[in-house]
Amino acid sequence: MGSPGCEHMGCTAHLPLYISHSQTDTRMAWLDEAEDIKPPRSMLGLPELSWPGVYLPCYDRLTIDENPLVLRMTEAEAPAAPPYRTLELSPAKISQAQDPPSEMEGQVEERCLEQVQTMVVGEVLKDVDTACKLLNIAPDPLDWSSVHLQKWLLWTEHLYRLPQVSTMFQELTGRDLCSMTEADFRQRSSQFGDMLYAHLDIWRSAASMKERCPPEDSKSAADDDSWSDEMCNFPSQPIHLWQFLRELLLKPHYYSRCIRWLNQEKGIFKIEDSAHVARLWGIRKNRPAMNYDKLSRSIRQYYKKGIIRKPDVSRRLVYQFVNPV
DNA sequence: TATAAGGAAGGTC
DNA sequence: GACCTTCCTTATA
Repeated sequence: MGSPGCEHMGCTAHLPLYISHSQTDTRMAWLDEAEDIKPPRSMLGLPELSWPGVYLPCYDRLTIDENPLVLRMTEAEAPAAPPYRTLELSPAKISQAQDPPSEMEGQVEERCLEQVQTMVVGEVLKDVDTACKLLNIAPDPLDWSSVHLQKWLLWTEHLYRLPQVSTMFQELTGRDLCSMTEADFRQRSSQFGDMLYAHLDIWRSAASMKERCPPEDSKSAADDDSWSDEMCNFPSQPIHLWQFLRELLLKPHYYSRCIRWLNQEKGIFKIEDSAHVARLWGIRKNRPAMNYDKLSRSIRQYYKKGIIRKPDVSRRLVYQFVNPV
């Protein structure tokens, strides 16, 4: 996984980037050089905060030095009309912005681009999978009940540190939401409507891609740990708190601001934002009154069971999995 | 004041 | 019965 430390290493300004499929004209993902992938908050009139957005771990591995293509993608166009800049993932379009490459260079670029596209799509699908597991909801928004939709909205609020937006979409099902236009979203939330619309669009695209992909592909794209596999087979099974915590830990680009590994080999982790983690757990379990006091009590129940313990050197908010993976 | 530890009772599956 | 959730008291940093 990528290092969230980049944001502390003086990475300079970066251009958020959407990737869209020419076939569907659907915004697929945000690429963001320095930290996580995020829509341009400044364009939404927001202060610059950490914004997890859609995490594309592949991007961490694609440094500009190693991948001139990525450099060209990030610099391809000046930001277009707000709120989002979109970019067709079409080799032809990329080429237009450059000096005409040789035929060989063009083929190499095309292959690189296909690889990037495959990785991006795979990572988006994985992240949607993870969120589905954490929330216990279906991947396709069309299948969401109003309860599912509220969970998704609450989760999105906390993930992106938005003010309350879920109240503006009460009594709606996923199908209702999908039938709404971007203007409808903006009408309900002038500040965050388009951001939510784009986020929902990603989920819908992921769902339609899942339908098209054979199961083998989906399987290969899934996390390779046993619990994830188990949850894919039995998505409606109740989740245990330790599983939930581990899943958060395995997605550092989304959740490292609230929980992170101190020593993954030893299974030692630290809860950085106790209230946030408790809130996420509360959303997952439909327990609005969940707080860290209660969550920590549940963690302490694991002491006797030998699942979690305090590390040898006890520190506040630091715990250790007895059997790290 | 926040966190840690653990007892006790109750709810849900 | 397992697995929390809720409430509580006491201790500690």
